Amino acid sequence: MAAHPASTAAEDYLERIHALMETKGYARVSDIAGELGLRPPSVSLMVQRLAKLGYLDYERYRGLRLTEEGRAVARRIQRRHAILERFFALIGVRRSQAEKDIEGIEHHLSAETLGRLEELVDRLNNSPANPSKHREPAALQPRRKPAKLTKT
Amino acid sequence: MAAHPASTAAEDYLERIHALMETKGYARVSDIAGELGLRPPSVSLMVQRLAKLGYLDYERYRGLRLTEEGRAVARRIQRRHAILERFFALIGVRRSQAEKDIEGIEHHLSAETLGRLEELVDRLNNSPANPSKHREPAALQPRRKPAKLTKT
DNA sequence: TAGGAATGTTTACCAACCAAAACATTTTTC
DNA sequence: GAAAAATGTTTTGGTTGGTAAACATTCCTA
Repeated sequence: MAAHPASTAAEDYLERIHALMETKGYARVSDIAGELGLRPPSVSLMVQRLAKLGYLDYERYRGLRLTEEGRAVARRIQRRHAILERFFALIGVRRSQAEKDIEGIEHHLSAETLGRLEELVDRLNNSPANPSKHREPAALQPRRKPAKLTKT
Repeated sequence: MAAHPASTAAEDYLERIHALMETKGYARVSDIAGELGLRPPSVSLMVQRLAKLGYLDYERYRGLRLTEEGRAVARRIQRRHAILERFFALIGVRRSQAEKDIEGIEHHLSAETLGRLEELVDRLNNSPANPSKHREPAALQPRRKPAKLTKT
């Protein structure tokens, strides 16, 4: 049970590291820095902190890898992110703006709220009450999997 | 368009100060500290920072008052907050939890997203988009008379 | 394989915010 | 109109998380 949610910054790192691992198979310090718009020294320090917290295995100069716990946390974060993406698409926020907003809020939403959001998305997607006066239908959005979001 | 606010912390201060002004007619350092769960020294420093930024008039030991710009920013913040409260209530998040979540996310939502949220709330509520404003009666006089700023 | 290029790390520092303790001022009370 | 109480401010210091510059290591290539 990953009791430690870590800071919002730490969550950003874990999220990106996990994404990099999935798409490229590895995550170098400079990759992470590039993704987050930060400088290598910042990443180096945070990586060491995350290692100390048990979220990843780290060897000086040699790279890093998420631990099982780190992966679990990252998956939870990405699930959250996916719910928010679906919600923002549903209500018609432009994708570029949605990304910015989501980045800001994703670390501050409780499980309860996320559950309600998910219900809402599902409900509105299954009802024709979706007004088509707005562009950006949800169908345009995901290059991601439509997300069934099974537990764990 | 005032060159947008300051930090998220600054927005919290402005929001509470404005609310105190409305309900009590004044906002002392200790009042603000109490509302925000902070200590007076923190408030004292931030108040000076906000004064320097032009959001309020401040006189050492004598009190503070929002400037027109400060009031404008605070109103925007509170309107945001109100939209979020209605939205969270609508989707069924318990009020206590909603407050916590809103506190976390309110500083990170764009005008676009807030507009969409407002539309959604109105649509699902099947009610017009104008909240009837009624002011709370100010009561609870302070044991200490609130200092007045020397003119403007 | 030597040495420069690329990458990673350490060091030293900065900025925002918060708080405890010490100090200052104002208000209240006797 | 003191003295005491309440309130406000400054000083000092901690935490987090960022950067530039200097340093270290690894990679790569001539």
